Formats: sequence, C-alpha cells, structure tokens
Amino acid sequence: MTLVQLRHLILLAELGSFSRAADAACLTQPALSRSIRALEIEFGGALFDRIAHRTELTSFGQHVVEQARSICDKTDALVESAGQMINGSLGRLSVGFGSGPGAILMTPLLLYVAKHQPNLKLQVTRTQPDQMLKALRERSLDILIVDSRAIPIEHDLTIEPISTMRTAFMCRQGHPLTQGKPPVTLRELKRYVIASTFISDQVRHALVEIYGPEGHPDCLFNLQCGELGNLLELARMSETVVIAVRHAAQDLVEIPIQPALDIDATFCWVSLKGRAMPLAFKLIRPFVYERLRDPE
Amino acid sequence: MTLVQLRHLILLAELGSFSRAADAACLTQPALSRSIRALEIEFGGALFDRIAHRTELTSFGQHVVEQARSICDKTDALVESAGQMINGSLGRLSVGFGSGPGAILMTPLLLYVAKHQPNLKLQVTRTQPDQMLKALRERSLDILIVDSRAIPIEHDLTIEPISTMRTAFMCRQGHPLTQGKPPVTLRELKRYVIASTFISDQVRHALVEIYGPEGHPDCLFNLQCGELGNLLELARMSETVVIAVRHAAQDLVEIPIQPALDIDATFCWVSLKGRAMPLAFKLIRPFVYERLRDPE
DNA sequence: TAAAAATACTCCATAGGTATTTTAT
DNA sequence: ATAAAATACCTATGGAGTATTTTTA
Repeated sequence: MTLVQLRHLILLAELGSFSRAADAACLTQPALSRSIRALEIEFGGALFDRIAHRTELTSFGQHVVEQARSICDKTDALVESAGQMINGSLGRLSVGFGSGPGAILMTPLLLYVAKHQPNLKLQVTRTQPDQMLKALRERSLDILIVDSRAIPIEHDLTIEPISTMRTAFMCRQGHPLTQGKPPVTLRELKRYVIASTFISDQVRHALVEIYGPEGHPDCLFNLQCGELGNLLELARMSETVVIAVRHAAQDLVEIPIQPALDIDATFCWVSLKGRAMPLAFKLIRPFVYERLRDPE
Repeated sequence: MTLVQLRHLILLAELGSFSRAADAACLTQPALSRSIRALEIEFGGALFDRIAHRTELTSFGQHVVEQARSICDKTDALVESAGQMINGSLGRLSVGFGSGPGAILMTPLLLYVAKHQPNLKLQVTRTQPDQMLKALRERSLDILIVDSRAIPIEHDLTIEPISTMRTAFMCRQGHPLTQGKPPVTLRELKRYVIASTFISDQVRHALVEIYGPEGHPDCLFNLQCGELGNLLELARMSETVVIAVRHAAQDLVEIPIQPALDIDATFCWVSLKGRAMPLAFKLIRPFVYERLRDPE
C-alpha cells in the first residue's frame, strides 16, 4: 500500500471513471488500472464494481476510501506544517540572553516578533551563564546570546561572534562627575558608588591592567547584580556609577575617565555543536545583528 | 514522501542509531541513510542531528515524527479493518427476504448472526418484491432471498438458485379437514377460509391448471397477506387454511388434497449484476443453504 | 583507532508509457 | 460500433545491496 495508490483510489472514487481519474492523476488509464488492481490484490477484495461506462465503489471500497481520505488529509497537513516550519513561520525558538544582550535586546526582540513574526513561538530567558549552558545542553534552550567572555570555551559548543560593543562608566545626566572639566580619574570616580554586573576573569584582568590594583572589581565595585536593567535603573535614580555596554542606555552619560576604559564586550551566539539550528532562528538572526551593534 | 520513509523515520527516532534502525527495518545502513536523507531533502530541513555515536531528532524532526506516527497508525488501522472486512467479521450486510424465506429464515438467521458473527452488522428487511428490487438497485439492499417467481427476469440482476421447497395447503392440528378419510377435494377445502401470500402469475397459472377455474386465486383465496408469518399465526388460531411452503410451519398439518398441489417454491439469491458481493455474504451463505431446504 | 554514518557504484523491481485486446452497451 | 477497462510488452527511475570513505570521539 502506497500513499500514491491511496490517492489514486480517492480520485477514482470521486470521478467514477478510470479514464477521467487517470487524467486527473496525470497518468495513463492502464497505469491507474494497475495501481488500483494492486491495491485490490493487496487487500484481497474488490474496491470497485466495474460496470460498463461507470465505476462504483463496493461497500468494502467505501470503507477503505474513507480511511484513505483521512490518511491523505493527514499527510497533506504534515507537508503543510513542515513547510511552515521550514520557512520559520511555525515553530518555537528558545533564546537565552546574557545580561548585556538582554538589556539591549530582549524587549526590542519581543516587540519585533510580536509585530513581524506572530506565528513564531519565542521564549526568552535571562539567567546566569552556567544555568543557560546547562539548559542549552538539556535542549531546553536552543541558543544563547551572551558576552563571549562569560562562557568557557568548550568542545561541545559552537560560538559565533556577533559584534563588539564599547563598554563605559556611565552615570545619570547632571551627575557631579559630568560637571567638572573632562578627564575624570579613577580616584574621583571612586567617590561614588560603582555598580556592575558579574565580571569575567578576562575583564577583571583588563581592569587591573588599566587601573592598577585599584581597578580590581573587589575594590572597585560596591554593588553587583546579574541584571543590567536593574543597575541602569539604579543609575537613573541615584548618583551611582555603572560600568556597562555604552549602547545599553542612551539616556545615561558616559564618564570621560582617564586612562580610558578600553574594554569591548564581544557578543556571540552560543549553540550546541552538531545540532541543526531551529529553523525559526533565521527569522530573528538579521534583527539581532542589526540591533546588537554600536550606533555609528 | 512515502509511507515506508515515514516508518523509517519513526524507527530511527525510536532507536537513535542508523545501524540499529536499519537492522530493525530489515535494511542495510546505507539504504536507511538514503531513505532519511531523501525525506530531509524533500522537506528541506534536517530531521536528525548526527552526533557521533548518537542520532537525535531536531525540533523539526520531532514535529514531523509526531505526525508520521499518527499517519502510520492510521494506515495500520486501515490494514487491520480491511482484513476484518475481507474475512467478513467486520462490515454490514443488508438482506431482503421474500415472504417464504422470511418466514422460514429470518429469525434463525438473526439468531445465528447474534450467536456466531457478533461483529457483523446485519440488516434484514421484509417488504414486497418490487420495493426490494428498488432498494437493491439503490444499493440500500445488498442481496435478496426470494421465491424466483416473485421477481421478473431482468438484465441487471444476477439470480442464483438456492433450493426448491414443497408447497402445501395446511391447517392446524385437529382441523376438521384432517378428521375425514384422507383424500380431500378442493370443494371440501373451500368450505373453509383459505389464505395465502400474494401469488405470482406462474403460480396462478399452475393452480388453474391443476384445479381448473375453481383454483384461480381470485376464487380460491379469501385472505391475502404479504406476511406469511401472520397467515401461519392465523391458521394456528382458527380453522383457516393456508397455502405456503410446507417447511415454513412444522406444527401445522398438511392437507392431503386430491389432485395433489404439485407446486414447488424455488428460492434464489438475487443481486445486482456486476457488483461484488459484500464480503460478509460468505458468512451467512452456508447457513442459508443449510436451512432453506426441505427436511429429509 | 574504532564505530557510525555518508558516499560510490551496481543491479533489479516496479511504476509508468504505448499498443492492443476484451467487454459491455 | 463505440467507449471503457484490462492486458501485453517495454522502458526507466529509484530503491536496495556491497564496498569504501569520511568523520569524530
């Protein structure tokens, strides 16, 4: 029994003539005749009564056709939904965000999908990198967007860079640090509470290299919080200074510190090596590349 | 997309290895590999992640496998139910009975099917021959069991004889006609009410031939009723004489009329020419042949 | 290095085409 | 006589086998 044979059966049942059904199936009459005959032999009973100038289902044929219809409908539905999944308009995508990309991208991405990909089931998550890696390996997350320094380089991960974005000390507009003449020293900065997200080893070393022992996070930061969003809120509502990706908060002001904070965040996609990317991925990919970069 | 391919897909999803799934499918590994590849090409996306020593469904593959399972289940169900229909244990059969066969056979047949073919959906009907022929042509009846003289010989009918059964004048036990010395004349008979079912032209001619003008149904019968069962009841409850198939009522007594009523009922199957017989037919056929005959 | 999947090739079964016969009206 | 389906025969595609290569842990 073949799907093709079942379709022939359905067509013949509908058209009531081998010749016409063969035409409809883009087949010659003998081919259709054989196709039906093969089914009949396989089932062991006649599906049609061949009456001159007419072909009618037997009661057995009626029974079989009903079920054949249901089978063919199901395969049509499969092809349809598979097509939708392939072009990405159907299906689910679970994205995990690191603190930086989350602060910059989460709301815009949700907005974008809500507006332009209403059929896509998107799940976004913001937790700690190690938890997200675990989720990725358990396949409850499809992909991460994180600062590459936040995750270890491991053999089972595929890491693809997205962009580098400038990092800066920032404070609210009108903050005392912005009132004096430009170059601000670390000493001046440290008169204020300084907050940051959790810091990678790499950045810690970079800070010490630029600012000496005074730049060590343990010494530098009073407040640390995994959620950059909360830190930015804090900066807006107080004289707290935050260190973060400059572009994460346009309404804050960059502090012109000397020596300059010459650290870039390097954002990347992280996925499991060897795993096919969920198809919906390609629908959000361009949007992420477009938004996760410093403005010109 | 092929049912075979879908089964391969399901098997591979279950076993998680091309080699093992190929074994299970009685196929070589390369053949299965190609089968799955063909599906992936047709759908335009990967169904499996090939990880060394392991093969796992992609999210797209999960979606497809679910639907493939449902399709294959349906085809299994089709094959199963078709097999049952072929061996007759599933399906429906509509039988129309003429008055004689109805009186003899209807209850026993219902009983037989109830007891031995509980899965068969049997519909039995007792109406007039012309109505049954109409129903047969409309395919609301599959087959008739009637006295062949009750139906016209027409080109679109297949008529297959079953048996001939003796016809007799009958009355209840202890009826006055059974008290006198054996040969009863038509004149004596006609002192009682005589009842019959509706009579065919053939039988009418036969009666006139045997008994002369006195034997003409219009003259002979006081009561006529399409339901032989009612007539037999009547004979049991009164002194009414009935003419019917002798075997239809063993508890009635045959009247030893002279000249003898030398008329046989000739029962037959009637079906539409060129139409396959419903498969359940073969389940009741032997029973009908066995029961619809005069006892030895 | 070993195990699993992919690839290369060869072969054959079968689906489909063309031509013709059979059948029933 | 005509129209429809079945049959006969041929061809070619594609599915399956064997042998081999590639890949990755």
